[in-house]
Amino acid sequence: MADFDAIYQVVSLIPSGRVTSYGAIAGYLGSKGGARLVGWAMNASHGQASIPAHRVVNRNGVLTGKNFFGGNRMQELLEAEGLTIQNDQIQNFHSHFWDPSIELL
DNA sequence: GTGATGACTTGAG
DNA sequence: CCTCAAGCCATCA
Repeated sequence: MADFDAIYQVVSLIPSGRVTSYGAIAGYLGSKGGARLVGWAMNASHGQASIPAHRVVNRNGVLTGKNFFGGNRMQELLEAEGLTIQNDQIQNFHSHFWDPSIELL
């Protein structure tokens, strides 16, 4: 569970209007070779309001877990952050991408 | 302990 | 960017 805590920290450090990918977090932590674990952590943090899981998407910039958020909740949150979502996918995703291993340093 | 599942990633075509 | 296939790790049955 300690791994999940590290993921929670990184996700909670994501600035507003920014998004990151599971692989970026997994790569930053490096300890676990699986981006799936990040997704698992998100699933565990599902009830944590302090965890902006809506800012975490897959490498394609697609809101993979929007279904888990309960409808368009995730998209609405991201749009509220100033992002543009279309077809469950973040537009200009690369510009909004936030890499912990680079931005967090 | 084994097998199956999952909010994923990467490489090749 | 799309599709197919293989890999990785933790959790659950």
